[in-house]
Amino acid sequence: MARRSECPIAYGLDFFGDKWSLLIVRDIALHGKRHYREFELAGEGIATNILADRLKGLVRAGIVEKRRDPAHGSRRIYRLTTKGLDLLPVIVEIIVWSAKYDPDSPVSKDYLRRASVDREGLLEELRSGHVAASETP
Amino acid sequence: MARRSECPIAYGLDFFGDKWSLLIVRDIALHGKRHYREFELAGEGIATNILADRLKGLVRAGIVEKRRDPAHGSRRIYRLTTKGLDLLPVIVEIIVWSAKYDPDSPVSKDYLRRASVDREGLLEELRSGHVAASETP
DNA sequence: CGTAGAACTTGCAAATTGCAAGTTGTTTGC
DNA sequence: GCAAACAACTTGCAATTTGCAAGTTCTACG
Repeated sequence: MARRSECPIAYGLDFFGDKWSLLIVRDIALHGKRHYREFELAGEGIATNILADRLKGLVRAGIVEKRRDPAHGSRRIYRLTTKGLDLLPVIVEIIVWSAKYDPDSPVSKDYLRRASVDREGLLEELRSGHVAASETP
Repeated sequence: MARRSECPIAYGLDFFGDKWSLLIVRDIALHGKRHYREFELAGEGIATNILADRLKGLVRAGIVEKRRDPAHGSRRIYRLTTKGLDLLPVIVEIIVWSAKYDPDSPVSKDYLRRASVDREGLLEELRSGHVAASETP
């Protein structure tokens, strides 16, 4: 897929500008999910072929890493790379925006306060424990 | 369109989770564009029916406001509402991410430094002069 | 060896996208 | 004041993408 322009926003959207990719990143980063099955069962009900396609795209983009589960050979483990973890600021800002405008938002006031007052601390906490195996020193 | 889940990220993506909507917001917020024609001619070459559809969606979502141009009655002016301007943090984070990972990124080091060191100042500057007419006091 | 679970793949209908051409409303030029 | 020119869309249709349901493959596990 050739890129559409030089624009950095278009560059990003070419990777995750759809309704599903960032939800997969969310599942890994925020909900600790790692297996195909867990993504399938996530609240939004993604179709299995779309899930496979998006995972393939995220892996190709270097945002997600796929490995064999050492314990169960038939399972695969999906993890965020550093490039994927670096999407956390984007995700947090989407959360902040939605919390402000969604009348039924489930996001707590405390979370929002922290996102504005202790942004770096929040991000650091979200990042912790999420380095992909291939990138560990 | 019924929402997919309670998740704030899914909520946001339901409005701008596609390849074009945020580029329109970018054109207005970062490039000072206001007319249909200007969006059409933007670097990425959006199809005119898709542009009309996305504009309609953004207006319906309350992110963009559409008015008649007082000077030229055949023209319309599109502007960001506060809700749309509040997407700037999301956009800036996408820029920061892309700048880090796009080998051909056109984003300057200075811009990146400012985004991390003087985030609020940068956002305030981007916001200035962009309040939609219907929202001016 | 046979059954089960996990991770996909495939087939096909439905929806969305993209291209090209046409339509409507307004303004400008003579 | 009438015709040509803009600007902002709309429409028709082919191509791509999505979504659903039903398979297939590949390791376990008993």
